[in-house]
Amino acid sequence: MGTLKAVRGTRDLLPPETELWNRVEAVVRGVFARYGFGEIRTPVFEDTQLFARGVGEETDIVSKEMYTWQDRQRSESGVGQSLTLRPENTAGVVRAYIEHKLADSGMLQKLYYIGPQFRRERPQRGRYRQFWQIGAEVIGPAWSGSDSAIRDAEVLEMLATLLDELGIKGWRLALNSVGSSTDRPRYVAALREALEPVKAGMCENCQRRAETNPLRVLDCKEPGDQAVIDALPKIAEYLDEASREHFAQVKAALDACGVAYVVEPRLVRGLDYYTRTTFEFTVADGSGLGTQNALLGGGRYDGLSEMLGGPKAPGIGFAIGEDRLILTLQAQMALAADATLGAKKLDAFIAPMGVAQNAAALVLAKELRAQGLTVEVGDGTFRLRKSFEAADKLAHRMVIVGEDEVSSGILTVKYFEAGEQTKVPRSELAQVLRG
RNA sequence: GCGGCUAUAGUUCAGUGGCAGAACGCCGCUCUGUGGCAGCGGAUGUCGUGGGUUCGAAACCCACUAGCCGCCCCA
Repeated sequence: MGTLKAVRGTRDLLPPETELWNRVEAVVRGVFARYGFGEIRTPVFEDTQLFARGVGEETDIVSKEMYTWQDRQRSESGVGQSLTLRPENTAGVVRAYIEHKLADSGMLQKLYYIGPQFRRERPQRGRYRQFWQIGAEVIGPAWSGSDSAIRDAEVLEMLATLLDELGIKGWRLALNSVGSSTDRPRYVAALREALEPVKAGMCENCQRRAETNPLRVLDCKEPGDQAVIDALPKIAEYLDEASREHFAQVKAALDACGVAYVVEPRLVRGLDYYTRTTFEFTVADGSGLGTQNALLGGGRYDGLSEMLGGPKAPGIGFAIGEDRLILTLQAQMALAADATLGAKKLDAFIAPMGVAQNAAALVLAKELRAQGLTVEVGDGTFRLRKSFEAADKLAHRMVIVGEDEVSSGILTVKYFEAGEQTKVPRSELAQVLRG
């Protein structure tokens, strides 16, 4: 073993890429604020039970992708608590909602988060073991209107606006309803029954899915299986009247807002807590994501709070894969030959001539920075030539601080773009550099 | 977790068994307080790691690690 490296599936984010991350997050926070969301920050690790109960024991996430360990034993209880790095953030948000009795306000809660999540999957482009999600949840007691279709439509309209403001091109919204918490098991049972006589003729994957997770069969892309899949029962036929009406209202509101969507009866989502509306935003091939083309996903979870021992509190939420969002932006920027990926140039580079001028140069830098200018300082041991070379890469202008300048208070400013040079009194320097 | 491809300089890559290479970038000099251009010069390095085959391995073999692609699943 030689030098230490970031562990598999994790990565460092360095400048100037982090600047893009910050820009994205600034846009996100702005949009969320306009829609009335406030930020929540929950712990990165939680009691393992939270995810087992919330996300679902049988899901891939819980059954094989969690980073779980036993905490150090406490003196009296004997066994340490089982803890898990959060694989997603909705369960944590709902846990906090219950714990802090937010339902008692009677108000709709609109909460958003930005933070790392952890899943032990095979890493791939756009899929990391520590990855970042930007998510939001709308949750509240039923009388707050949290189960209304207007909330679903509002969230989807916000996402469309957000992607547009971020400059994501070619996104596509896929929409479906998986029915209420009673519709869904009925449908799964019907699927299982319908698959029993025909599954032998399907691909290997589907034969396995027919046993483990019949809903997944609907996702199969194997051409030979499509005829069989088309003949399977449709989820829409298993929705009760209320769910059907709810879905119709969501679609009508989206139509009214001019948000384009495609109803995909086959869109099923992996987490157990989803009810009624489920959705996914994807980008076209060639947007830098390969087959990991889902930018964000989400849905309604009317029973989650109760599953976690809380009050009845319907909700809807989503999670954006921030890594994938950035990857897409980078690919689309490169495609558009957008040259703004590089670091921004500073307002000024200050070049002390000789070590004796170092302190004076640093004082000048301090003054300029205090006035909001971005400034870098050289070193007096540099020859002037070297200062110029460094300055030209970093900044738009260079300020020379030599003996003459310090004693006279008149500084020499070089403008790289114009190739011109002027003398500026120290009192006017900040103003000149700002221009 | 399964399958495939890949790993050489800071970067992008060439190098099919015989001295470790190119381009870009970097550093120095031409040029002592005036950059970009140009000329000349220099350093690029555990050839991913460990083992094996061979007189000799960056190259062939094995294992491991990591990345990418596909599957699974998902953000």
